[in-house]
Amino acid sequence: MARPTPQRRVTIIDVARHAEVSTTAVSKVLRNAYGTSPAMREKVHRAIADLGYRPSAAARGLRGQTYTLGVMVPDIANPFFPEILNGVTASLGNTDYQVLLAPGCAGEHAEARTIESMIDRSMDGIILIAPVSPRAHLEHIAGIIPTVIVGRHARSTIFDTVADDDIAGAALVVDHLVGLGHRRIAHIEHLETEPSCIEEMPNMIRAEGYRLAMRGHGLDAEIDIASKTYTREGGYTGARELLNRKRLPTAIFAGADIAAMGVLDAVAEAGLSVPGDISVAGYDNTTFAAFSQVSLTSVDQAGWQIGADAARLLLERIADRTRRSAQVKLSPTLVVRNTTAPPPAR
Amino acid sequence: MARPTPQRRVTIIDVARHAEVSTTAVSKVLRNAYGTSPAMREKVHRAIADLGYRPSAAARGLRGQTYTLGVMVPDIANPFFPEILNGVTASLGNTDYQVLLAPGCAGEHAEARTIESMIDRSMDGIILIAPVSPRAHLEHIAGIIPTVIVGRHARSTIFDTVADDDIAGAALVVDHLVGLGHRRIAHIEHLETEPSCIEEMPNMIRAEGYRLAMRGHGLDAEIDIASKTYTREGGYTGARELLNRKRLPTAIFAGADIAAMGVLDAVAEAGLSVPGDISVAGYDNTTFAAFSQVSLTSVDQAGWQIGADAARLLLERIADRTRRSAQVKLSPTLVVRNTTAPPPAR
DNA sequence: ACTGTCGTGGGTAACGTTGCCCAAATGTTT
DNA sequence: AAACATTTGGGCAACGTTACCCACGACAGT
Repeated sequence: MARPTPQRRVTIIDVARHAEVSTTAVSKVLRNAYGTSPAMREKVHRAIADLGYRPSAAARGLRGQTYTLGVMVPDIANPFFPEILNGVTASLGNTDYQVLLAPGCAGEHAEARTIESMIDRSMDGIILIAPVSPRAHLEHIAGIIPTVIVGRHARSTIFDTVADDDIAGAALVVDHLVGLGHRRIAHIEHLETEPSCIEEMPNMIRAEGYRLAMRGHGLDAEIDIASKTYTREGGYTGARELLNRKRLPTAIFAGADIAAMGVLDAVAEAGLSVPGDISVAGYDNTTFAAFSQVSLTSVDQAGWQIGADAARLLLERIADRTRRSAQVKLSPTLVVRNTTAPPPAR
Repeated sequence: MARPTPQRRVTIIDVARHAEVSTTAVSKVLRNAYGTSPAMREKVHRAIADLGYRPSAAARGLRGQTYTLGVMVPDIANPFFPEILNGVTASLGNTDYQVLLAPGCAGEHAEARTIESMIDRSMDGIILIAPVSPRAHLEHIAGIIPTVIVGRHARSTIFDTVADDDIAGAALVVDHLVGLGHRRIAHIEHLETEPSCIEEMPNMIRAEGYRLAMRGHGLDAEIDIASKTYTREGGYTGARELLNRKRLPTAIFAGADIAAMGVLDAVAEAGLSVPGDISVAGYDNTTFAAFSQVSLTSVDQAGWQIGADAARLLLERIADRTRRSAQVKLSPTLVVRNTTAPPPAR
């Protein structure tokens, strides 16, 4: 019977006693701090191994670092985010940092709560993926804790950003469809409710990129946008709306794969074939898109690279909180699959 | 220019001074501890609001609780886990607990590291989803920190478990297919490499359930299993293997939706139609399965309920670490869609 | 009046670690 | 040989919170 043993944790003091050095010495070795001889490091490391010592993050947090990085994801169900996360962990490699994910941030209020809780937990830095808080609030947070913002097209002196060039991404899709002969190309956007940061959000930029690209091809008159959300439901209702137009679009460009899935549902329900009657394109190149049953043409955002860059910038900022801020902008690529083809001959 | 303000954090001492009470009193109010009058609670709450005070989890962790729960997910890319997580957060409702996810646990070694890091961070309790560590190790961990294990069919005196009845789930699929007239029903399993916990892992139990159900229908001779992994790749290679048999199966039951997707890829590549030539069923009823392009027959595990139960049990165990352990077993249901149909007439 | 109980509030010593400073030993320059 | 710089190690006081214990007054039952 496993009786609840008292199980006192091994502390830095135990290690110091066992290695016959001071606790300060052990602490220095742990942090690779200045002032340790190879001989001492060796002794301390042996003692740590002997006793199976592990530092308490709580105690560390009270004085120094916790070696914990937080990543806020807006929606874990979106298959795009795991890729970013893989990039983050890869970039951290064999540093001492541990990544923790904070989930469930629907809306500005929940987001603020989540961020606060990460600060309360003395995290060394945070990566915020597509936050919806106003810019001023983000700057306030970045003043408290090293912060990297992913996805927002913002520029700040105190936080770094990593984002994809959504204007270029939208243009890739439009160019591809126009190249196939399409003219009536509709778009489904995610309508952001918070007005304070509209022009910074990637979804709004994608819609703007769509408009610009359409105009670039002299197709101003064909611009047609359904304002919904980046969800399956949003794609579904958006597509139904577009399919009720007097003149049907020959192609629908959804701002996210997850919405494109809803579009495909609605198109199938309307008895139309893809890509015979109508072409569909998505954005994010999630694992969905690659399945042979779906085979969705989509824009690849290099999520892995985004995550890797974000983590790198965060580590740099933790090391030097006064360094100049950086803005990384990545170029998307188009992955053409089987949901796009020339429009039906009239 | 946002100059880096010193920004000293508001502490419990500031609150005590502002409310003209002792720090002990504030602490008691914060924890809803015994020995506080309504009048004092009122004063303290006002002071907290005035100053915008937030307790430091690090300092708390040194003495008491951190109000942080950890959830270890084996694979964030698997769309089944977000559902569990939603159940967890729902069950936590408006308690003070915050959930943090620890990602990236490929293999026993990485899993052990992840769990250790959660212990180091003084979390109040952890939920481990489908861990691969040996039973003895899990018991050791549960002796250190309140633990709920999800998915393992294990029984312990010190940790609680929540699992689906995978025997019944597999039987649902086999019964359904047999009812349609199938006899040659093949299965794709996830072969666990760690031998120490084989009979506890859900994947192995699903395979066993498949065998039992087949025997129950007198189809011992038709049992055919491809040992791969629960990944798209595993489903793909497994299906190719099964499609090379002298006598083709008329149905393939994959132990997970993600593997079933690979099966569909392989079947399409072989020029066979679903469900005309061959039926396919999955497990988990992920969002994949529901898409109209896929429309996969699958077993629903009630992920939300699993998460909700796990969180409830964890809170109970945190409140009373000596209470008797509980084992929750949930019943799966079958969701029939368009990938299963009667076998082709001979 | 004397004891015991209850409700209310506070004082104090941890918890485990690191930042800051200082001391001794050793090396290097004048 | 003296003065100075560098390396190596340690002492000590925080950091912000809670667990434990004690004090005080009010009130009830002998």
